[in-house]
Amino acid sequence: MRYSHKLSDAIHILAYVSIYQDGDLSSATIAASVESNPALVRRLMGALRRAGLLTTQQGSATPKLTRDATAITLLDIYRAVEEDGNLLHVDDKTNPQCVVGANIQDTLREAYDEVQRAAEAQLEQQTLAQIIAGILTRHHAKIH
Amino acid sequence: MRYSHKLSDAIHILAYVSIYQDGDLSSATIAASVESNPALVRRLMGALRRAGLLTTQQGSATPKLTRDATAITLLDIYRAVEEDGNLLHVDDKTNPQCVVGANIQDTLREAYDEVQRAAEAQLEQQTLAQIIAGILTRHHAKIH
DNA sequence: GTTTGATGTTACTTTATATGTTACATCAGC
DNA sequence: GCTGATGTAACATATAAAGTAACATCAAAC
Repeated sequence: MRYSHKLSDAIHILAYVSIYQDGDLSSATIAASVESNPALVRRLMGALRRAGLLTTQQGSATPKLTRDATAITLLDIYRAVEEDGNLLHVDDKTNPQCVVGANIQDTLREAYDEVQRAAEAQLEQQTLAQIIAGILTRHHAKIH
Repeated sequence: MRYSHKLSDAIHILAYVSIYQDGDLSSATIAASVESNPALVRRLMGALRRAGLLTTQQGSATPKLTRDATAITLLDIYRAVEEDGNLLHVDDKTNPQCVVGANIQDTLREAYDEVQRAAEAQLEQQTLAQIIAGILTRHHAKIH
């Protein structure tokens, strides 16, 4: 399949909503920034809303963060938009008649869990606020 | 796309080669354990050979690990078989005219690098020998 | 209250990547 | 030489992501 950009695009949307909170926040305008399409933006905003990160109102282009960007971690966003949050995947079709095939799945699941935990710990340490700061810092460095 | 099982299958192959080092190591036999097909096994073995983890000989079903399983980490195997080793992917098509679109890519790359480093550190701490031990321990627990 | 333009959601299409399948050149061992 | 193995490539299929289009529903302005 194509590699997923859902996390990147969801962060983009939240950063945009935060930075331009008094500007035009229609899905079409945000889609222009993401270089994507309004339906994708609305789909992702729906997932962010269901995860409690964003409020929206049907008919009105007024999305808002539900809490300060310092209190939204990349892990929150990741879990909101990636339904299969697993970074690595066990092959679940191996031969149960074979010693290796019968026992490797559980063994690998344990091993992959360690990797997943380490990755999620890093995602949890980084906040939307830090991403926004990174964007604005880079922007200011360019214009000065 | 489908989720990749290449890492899982490559570990499976190496574990099989190690455990059954004096048995039948043809790609067809290994494929039966993976419940896959010989061509996939040979493709993965080719990648493992190019990464210096395995020796093979054309015409002869005699693959061997190049070093002890304690000296082969899951990171070695991961890098051998996953050409795009990135766990997270930046959307590289964002609007350069927009403050957010123009600066989010580099910002996210930095953020994702942290996650990647943490995940790779965990992959590096786990060895093929540990996976083999996990497989054999589970097997013995079943038959006793 | 009608018009306009927004979101919410779904169905369908397109694209990209992983895996399966087949074929065949090449080599080892008898 | 014969048999059966690997190495590799071409092609087909499966699956998930993202694009597209349509439309019901709602908000705001008039």
